[in-house]
Formats: sequence, structure tokens, C-alpha cells
Amino acid sequence: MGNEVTDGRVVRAENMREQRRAEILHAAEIVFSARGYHNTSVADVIEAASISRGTFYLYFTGKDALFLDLIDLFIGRVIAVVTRVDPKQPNALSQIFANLRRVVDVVFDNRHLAVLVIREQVGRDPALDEKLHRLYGFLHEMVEGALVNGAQNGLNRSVNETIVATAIIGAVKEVFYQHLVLDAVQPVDREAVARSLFEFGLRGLLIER
Amino acid sequence: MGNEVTDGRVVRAENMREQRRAEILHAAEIVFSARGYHNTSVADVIEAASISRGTFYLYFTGKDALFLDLIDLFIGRVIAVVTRVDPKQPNALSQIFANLRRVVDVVFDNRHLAVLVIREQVGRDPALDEKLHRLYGFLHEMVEGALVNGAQNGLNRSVNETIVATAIIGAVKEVFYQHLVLDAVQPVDREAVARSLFEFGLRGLLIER
Amino acid sequence: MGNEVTDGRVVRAENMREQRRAEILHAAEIVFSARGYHNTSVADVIEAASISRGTFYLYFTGKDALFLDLIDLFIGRVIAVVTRVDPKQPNALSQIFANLRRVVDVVFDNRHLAVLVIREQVGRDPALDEKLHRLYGFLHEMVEGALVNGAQNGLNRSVNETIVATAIIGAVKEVFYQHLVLDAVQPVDREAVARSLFEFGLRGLLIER
Amino acid sequence: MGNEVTDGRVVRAENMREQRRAEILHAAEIVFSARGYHNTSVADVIEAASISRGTFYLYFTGKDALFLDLIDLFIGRVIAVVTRVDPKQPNALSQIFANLRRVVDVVFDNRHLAVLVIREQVGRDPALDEKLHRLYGFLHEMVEGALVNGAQNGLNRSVNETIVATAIIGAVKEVFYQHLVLDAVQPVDREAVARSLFEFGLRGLLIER
DNA sequence: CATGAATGAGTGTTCATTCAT
DNA sequence: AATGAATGAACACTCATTCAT
Repeated sequence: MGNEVTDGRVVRAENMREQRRAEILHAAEIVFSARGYHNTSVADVIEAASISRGTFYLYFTGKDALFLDLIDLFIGRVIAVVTRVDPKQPNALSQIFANLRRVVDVVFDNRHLAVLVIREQVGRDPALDEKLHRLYGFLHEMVEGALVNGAQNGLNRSVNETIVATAIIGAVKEVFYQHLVLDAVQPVDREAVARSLFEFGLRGLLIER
Repeated sequence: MGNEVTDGRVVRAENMREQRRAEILHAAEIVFSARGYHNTSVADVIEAASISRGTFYLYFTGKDALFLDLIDLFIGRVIAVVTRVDPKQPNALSQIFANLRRVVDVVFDNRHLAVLVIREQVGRDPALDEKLHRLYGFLHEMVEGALVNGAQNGLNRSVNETIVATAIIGAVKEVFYQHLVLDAVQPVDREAVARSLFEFGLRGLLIER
Repeated sequence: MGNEVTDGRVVRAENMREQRRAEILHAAEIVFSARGYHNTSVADVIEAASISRGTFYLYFTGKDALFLDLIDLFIGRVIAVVTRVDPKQPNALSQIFANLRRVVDVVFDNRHLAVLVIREQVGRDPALDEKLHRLYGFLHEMVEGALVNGAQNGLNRSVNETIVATAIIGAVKEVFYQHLVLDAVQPVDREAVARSLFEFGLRGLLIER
Repeated sequence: MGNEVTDGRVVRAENMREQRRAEILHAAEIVFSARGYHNTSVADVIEAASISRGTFYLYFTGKDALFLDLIDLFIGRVIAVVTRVDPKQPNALSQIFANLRRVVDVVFDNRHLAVLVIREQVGRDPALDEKLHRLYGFLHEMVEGALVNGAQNGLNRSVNETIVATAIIGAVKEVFYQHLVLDAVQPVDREAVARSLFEFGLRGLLIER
């Protein structure tokens, strides 16, 4: 049937499929972020994407799967820009700030997805729970590790790293969320947001100042 | 028919009504916090409260109204224990800590409500949005005001007060939420939670140390 | 709440509930028998019963359960009129005929249910399969046992009892089905149907004639 | 355009078309018999036949039409092996048995189709009803005619031919069906099945024995 | 001729709310 | 005041069929 050969038409078909899928994801991103998971129906998504009900189920196994794909998309983009920082390096601090700065960019470049991920909460859907747990677990582990390493290397004073890591993530999330809402009205000064967060966290953690 | 006079029977009836209402709220608190707003049905509530469907609508205009009442209950309890702090007072810092400490107690004494309020998010229900906005607006204003006043009175260094107030609230919320989840397993050391949060925030804000 | 006491109102409510349930069953019986299980939608049933969608699910857990209840109803009525026959009794033959005659009455008194049960076949619904299996298993066992006993007691000649029992059931089913269809047009002579079936089966099985 | 002339290419194309059609029918036969008409989707058929959705509709106007073609196929094979029997011929009985014996072979040689035809019932699809009616009408007419002729020629005793013909067909169908199910497990002794059925029917119908 | 992406009417089921008793 | 039977709009999802390529 010729499907062993990946000829031009097959490639083109695959591309179109990918593109269509992306279109639906994009439309869904907007309606989900506007109304939340529960208040968004498949009807809303297909209307926003200008596709038929059937087509939707051609690209996604269901509403849940679509949502999880969106979450994954965002998580992937965040994780992609976060790099491990060696606390022994003299420029460790600026590397940490660079991480934060890149995350700020990802968040504000993906406003809808970011709102979605920050707002949507543990909601009795085990699969979604697991995704978010993975994201926050990753971030928490990274921050906590940085705190522990930093303390050992004289970069920061010793604190209850678990609690403080949680506090930092909460602070960042909340600032992001509030500014994402504001951002819809007027563009946010990303540098200022990153700088303020960094300063706030840092000045409390440094031994020397 | 004598309904201008509030005789004994009317008072008794009113009391019974208040009591019944409180029972329903209490039952709802538990089921809502266990499953979240969307995954809790009116059927769940009336079963937990051991009342009939009809009775439910005698005490609340609907599921939304019940939920809003619960949120209000919690907001009231939080606001009740938060006092304004005069930054000029020498014991301003310990007053601030006392505020935080009392909020910690309210949160952990009302685990179900607290989980509810922290977890449940802006869900395109304008009324709920407004309630939460009221709570966080109150808290934000209070923290931001303290920062501004504190800076003027040499209590803390000068920062972007709006962003930092948001960050503080986010940090507190996240630490509360994580420990509320933990608290279900083993009792949380409330003093330690308050102390860690306070230290984390403080050491970054003080000019002198 | 007074539900420990079975007062008049409760009894009346229970009766009304039973009656309503029976009404739905009756309406469903007609539409199912007219169109078959697969071609009948819940919408058809609720329209026939003049109830709302919600009410339907108040009385039955779903379409499947309703259908199974109908099948059960019929199976129960058939089994209720079939009695074991002692082949040693001199009037064994007339007892067997009496059984057949009563089954004919049940079948033609419950035309819709009978059509339903005879027509609907093994359809990948395990629960339904099991019900029908139970009915035909019961009947087959009864007939086969009668043949075995009869042979031992000189009532009938010895045959391949398993095959012949199957053949008898098939013969009866087919005659019933064809006459149920006819019966819609003009009343069937039940005695003649029973007699013809009996004679046909009997004359081939008797040793003496 | 030369379409008046049936040249070699056209013939070859027609053959290919016929062959393709047969392949689809064969695949459909298996999936339909395994799951029944209603529980088999067009997707099942095209997967079994290894063709695309579009191709399916190139060969059949729809799911119904395909099903009807399958039924027709079987009906044709059954009718092909049934011959009229002249009751005046001395070997009429053995001719009748030979008919039954050939039908048994057709049934067990076409297990899937046979299961399909016997199981699938009048489903409010007028076209299907008509097909089955045609098959059973043909068989019924043939059996009834044989009974009438046989009675006139002293071959069998006089009975209610209409009812008895129906009973015979029902008996045969049921025995076939049960043994088709069994046949999936272990090969059925076709001769025994035919013999048992014949004996059962015959011994009750013959005047002399 | 062959393909498979696209369609949308139709399905069974849920649940917040109403109202006669 | 209290009840719970009744309601019907809304939901996620399926699948036979069409049609541009």
C-alpha cells in the first residue's frame, strides 16, 4: 500500500497533521486558560478551533488527554530553559538569576499555558495530578538542592531548605500569576519582575551582604 | 398574625434555623475540601449533611451560594485575627510575627476550609472571584502597607512593595498548602512553619542585622 | 426524620414508585419489542413512557439494566408456570402438555416480552447473555431430563437427548415467534398451537402408538 | 471512449474488482460473525480487510448493504443445494435426507455466515427483514409443500402443515446454532446431527414404521 | 482506483434546580 | 419546614458516511 515508503505525500500529510494538531492545541490553550478545565467543554474547544466534533477526537483521545498535552507542552518549555547550577562556580548567582530570567520569559511568552498550569489545581484527576507533581517536584528538588549545596559552599546561610524551597516556589508562582493577569492589560516589565523576586529571595539567604 | 412581635417561638425557630445552616456548612466544608468544588455534587453535600434535596435549597440558593458562604466563613476567621501593626512601635516586628502565628493557627484549625480557599481558583464564577479578590486584596494591602510604612520608619529596606507583597502572600499560601496536605498524615509543627516563613521573609527585608 | 416508621404516606409513596416503575417497564417493553435493543434509544423509551430523561435514571441505572429487568420479568413468568413432571405418574404426558399449554399462555399474554426474548440474541453483553443462557439452560435441562427419565420409564424411545432437547426448544421458539407476529394481525388459536407442537414432538418419541 | 468494447483491460479490471469485493466480504464475514451486526463497526471491517475507509465505500454502498450481501451469499449457497423432491418417487425419503445433509454441509462449511444468519434477527431494517423472509419463506414453502404432498401420497400422516413446517425449521436452526457454537471448540459429527434431526422429525410424521 | 481526514447527528448519562405534597 | 420525585439542559464521546486529494 506504499506506506513503507515515506514519499513526499506522506511527509506532507504528516506535516499537515502536526500543524492541525498544533492549531487545536493553540485554540484549546486560549479557551482553557480563559475558563479553566472544568468550565470549558469540548464544544468550546471545537468552536474555538473551528473544527467538527469528530475531528477533535481524531487528534486527541478526549478532553483529558488534550489538557494533559497542553500541560506537558508548558512543562517541557519550562524545564528546557532551566539549567543546573554549580554552586562552586564564582558566577553561580548570576547563573541562578539567568535561570529565573529565562523562566520569566517562558511564562510571559506562554501566557495562556502559564495561567492554566498555575491556576489549575489538584482536581481528582490522577493523571493531571501526576503531571503537576512532576513539574513542581522538579522545581522544588532543584531549588532545595541549590539551597543545600549553596549552604555547603558558603553561598547562602543554612535554612529549613524544604520549607524555604516551597516558599520560593509559591512566591514565584503568585507573582507570575498576578502579573500574567496584569499583562493582559499592559505589558509587564519582565526584568523588574525577575529582579524583584531575585532580590527578595536572595537578600534573605546570603550570609554576606 | 403577630409576626411583628418576635416571641419565644420565633426566636427558637431562628436559632434552629441558624444551627441547621451551620450543620450543612460544616458537612459541606468536609466534602468540598475532600473533592474540590467541581467534583462535589449537591448530592454529596446533602448526604453528608443527612438532609433532603429540598431542605438544602431552603437554606442556600444553590451550590454556588453555599460555596461562597464557606469561603466567607474562612475569610472572616482569617481577617478576625489579623491586626494592624504600628511600625513606629518598638515591638512592631513581634506584632507582625504574632499576626502570622495567629493566621497559621486559623489555617490549621480550619484545615478543610483552608485547603478549599487556597486550592480553588478563579473559575470564571464572578462572585467567587470577587470573594477571593477581597481576601487577597485585604492581605495584600495590609502587607504592602506594612512594607511602605516599615521602609519609612526604617524597619525594612525599600523594595518594590507591590511585587514583594505578592511574593510574600504566595510564599505563605504555598507553604500552608503543602503543610495542610502533610498535616493529614502527621501534625505539623505550627511554630516552626511560622518561624521559617518569618525568618525567610525578614532576613531579606531588614536593613540592619 | 420519621423514616423508621412506615406510615401511610411512606406506603403510598412506595406504591407510587412501584407503579411508575411498572409504567416505564411497560412502555419500554413495547418499544424494545418493536425495534430491538440496539435500535431503541433511551430517548425512545422516555418518549413512550412520557417521562423526562432524568426520571428514567431515577428508576433504572441505565438502558442495560432496564432491558435486563424486562428479560427477567419474562423469564420469571415462564419459569413460574413450568412444573417438574414425574415420568412414573400415569398422567405424565398430560402434565407435560399442561406445562406447554401454560407456557403458550404466558408467551401470548406477554407478546412484547416474548418477542423480545426470542428475538434478541447473544450480543456481546455478558449480563444479557447470562440471563438468556439461564432461561434456555433451564428449559433445556428440563426437557433433556424429561427425555432421559422418559426413556428409562418406557415413556419415550431412546434418542440423542441433548440434540433432541435442543431441537424441541428450537421448534417451540420458532412456532411461538411466527405466531406472535401473526397474533398482531389476528388472534392465534393457542390450543391448536400447543396441540400441534405436542403432537409433532410426541409422535416421534413414543415407543407405542 | 471505447466503453462499448469490453477489451482485455476492462475484463482484467472487472476481475480485480470482483476479487477485491470478495476479499472484503470474507473479512466482513469473520468480524460480523464474531461480534454481531451492531457491535461491529465499519472500522472493524476495513481493518480486517486491510483497506481504507474510502475503498470500502467504493465496493459497498454502506454497512447495511455489505451485511445484506453477506446474507445473500449464504442464502444463495443454501438454496443451491436444496432440490425439489418428488414424493411419488420411491426414494423420496432419502432425497429429503440428502437435502438436509447438504444443508448441514453448507452450514458447517460456512460457519461464520451461518451464525450470522441464524443469530441476527429482524432488526427493523426492512431490507434485512425481506432477505431473511425470503430465505425462511423459501424453506418453509418447501417443507410445507413436502408435507402436503407427502400426506397426499401416503408418505407422512396429515398434520397442520404450516405449524409443523415452522417447527421443523426452528428445530433445525436451533440445533445448527448450538452445534456451530460447539464446532468452534471441537469438530461436530455432521452425519450424527443430520441423522438425529431427521429421525426426530421423521418418526413423528410417518404413518407406517 | 485508492486514500484517510473531516464531518455531525446521535448516544447514554449526569446533575443542579424546582415544586407538589 | 421538610421532602424527594421530577425535570431537561448539558456533557463527553462514537461512528457511518463523504469528499478533496
